[in-house]
Amino acid sequence: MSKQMQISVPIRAPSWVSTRRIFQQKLQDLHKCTNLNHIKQVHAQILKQNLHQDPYVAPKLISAFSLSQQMALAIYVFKQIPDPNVHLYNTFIRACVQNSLSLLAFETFFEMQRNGLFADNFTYPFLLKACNGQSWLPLVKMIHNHLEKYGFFQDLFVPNSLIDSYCKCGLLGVKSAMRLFMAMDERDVVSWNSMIRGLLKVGELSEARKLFDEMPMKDAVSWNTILDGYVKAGEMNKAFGLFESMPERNVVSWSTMVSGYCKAGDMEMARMLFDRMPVKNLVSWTIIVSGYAVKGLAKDAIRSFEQMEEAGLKPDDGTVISILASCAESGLLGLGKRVHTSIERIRYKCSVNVSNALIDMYAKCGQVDRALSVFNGMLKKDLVSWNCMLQGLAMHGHGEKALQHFSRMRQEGFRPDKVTLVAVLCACVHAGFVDKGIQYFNNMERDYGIVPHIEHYGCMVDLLGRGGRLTEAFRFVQSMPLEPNVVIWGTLLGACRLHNAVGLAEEVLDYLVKLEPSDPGNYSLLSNIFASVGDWSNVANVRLQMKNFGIQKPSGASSIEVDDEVHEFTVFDKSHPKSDKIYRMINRLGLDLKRVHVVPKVYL
DNA sequence: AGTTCATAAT
Repeated sequence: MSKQMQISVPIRAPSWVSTRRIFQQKLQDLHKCTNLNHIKQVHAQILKQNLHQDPYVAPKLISAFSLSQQMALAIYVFKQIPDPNVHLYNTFIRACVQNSLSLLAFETFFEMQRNGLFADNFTYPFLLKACNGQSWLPLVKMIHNHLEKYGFFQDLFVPNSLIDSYCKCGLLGVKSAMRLFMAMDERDVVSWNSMIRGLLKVGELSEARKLFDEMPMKDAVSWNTILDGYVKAGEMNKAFGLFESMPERNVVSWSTMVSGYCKAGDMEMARMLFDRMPVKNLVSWTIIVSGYAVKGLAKDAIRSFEQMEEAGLKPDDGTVISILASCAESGLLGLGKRVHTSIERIRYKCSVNVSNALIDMYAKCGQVDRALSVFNGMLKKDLVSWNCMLQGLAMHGHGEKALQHFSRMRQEGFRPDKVTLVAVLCACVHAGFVDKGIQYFNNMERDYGIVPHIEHYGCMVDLLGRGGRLTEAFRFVQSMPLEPNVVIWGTLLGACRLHNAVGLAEEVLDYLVKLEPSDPGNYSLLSNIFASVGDWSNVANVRLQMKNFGIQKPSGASSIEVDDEVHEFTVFDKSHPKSDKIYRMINRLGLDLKRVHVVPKVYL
């Protein structure tokens, strides 16, 4: 540096102090801003001014990117900071949790510790949230230890959150929660409620009831929690008794009861309670619409949905997703479309989750093209979107297309999860790509780091079985590292029926009956196998065996939706007013099929 | 920079 140069530069505050003041206004509300373009603009200006490492600026940017679900950019901003302080770490951990990057949240936490920084009372609640839905019992325990060690236990909020997080980790977690709960010298109503909820989650209804009776102070949540316990256990009579004896009933109490009757299939009772509700909210309407939808009562479901809109309620994401899921379950395309148009009227574009629900609904209702058009119209897709679409293609036998979809998905940088691989294997099953499927299965751990789950083994049994490689399938089941379940044996039995493998079928049924002795479906399958090879004496034997066990076969029914009405029919059903015409049509179809040498099989 | 528990849910 020359002497002249030093002299010519006047002494003043570093340039960023003044430019920062200019940004102050812009940054004020940036962390609440959802307009991505605006954030990106500000980001560009900040980079230009070299302010991106400023301890005031960086957290605002990270929060803003996190809120508009741009974690890639948030990570980019965070990584450019050489020595983040605790505040910055907290901001970034919160961003990870908000975007369900739980693993990254913990990695960041450990990095923070390696850098010699201590987590504070802001960090731990975020970390607990990251554990939600992950069943990370050891990590919850670790957080528990830290909180105790550093004396963060003054506020009841801390142990209460711990109880809740513990209870989300299954039976062992609930036990830990109980130990903590017992050791607490002060408890508030939330502590009790959380503990009761936890016990109910692992099916300990009587334990929960004991605790409920012991409670010194019960609020509306306590009553509703235990009420839901009885409802979930299917004990509607006890639930109703409790409901009647409640000191006060709010929307949640009423909705819980309505949902219980819907699940029990008692739509009359559900509707009666629903009509008597003093206040109805979005959740209550969702429950009744879904209730009708799951039962296939398309007309009632659509009417209720319209009533909801007439009442001035606008369905939100939860409502829409829940109703669409019910449509997918029972194939109510009519209601699904109705909901779709309603969303398009209200919103300019759907959220990712809503679009995913739409894809799933269209695919499950057999409308792969519509599913594809929703999928292609999405600006931002997540793993669930790709998985739903993949499943839809696979389910309807578009094996080739599904595998193309799978490779496109990897090209766009998505990491396949276990659901993806089930769909891929399913695609191979339905397209008859036996060897390709075996290859995917054998390499899934190496290529994608996914250890095969029971579902993947099920796909393999289906793949080999349908492909006619029955002995191979049987040997595969016997050599599985996991205990074969009902689905596995059932799949194999189905394959036996497909290929009339009577001997193997009997062997498989032995295993199946051991696991599920009273399931009529198993016997029907075997009886059908005997029937298909003309072994009528054995058909009679199986029927007799069923009778001895007191098992009745429910007649399987098919259904078809015409003009928003679902028609259900069974074998030899003559109950329809136009039954004559229908059977004349069936006979004609049978003749047409014979002409092209297709012989339909008739099962009992 | 932020709080916990109850009804629908991809």
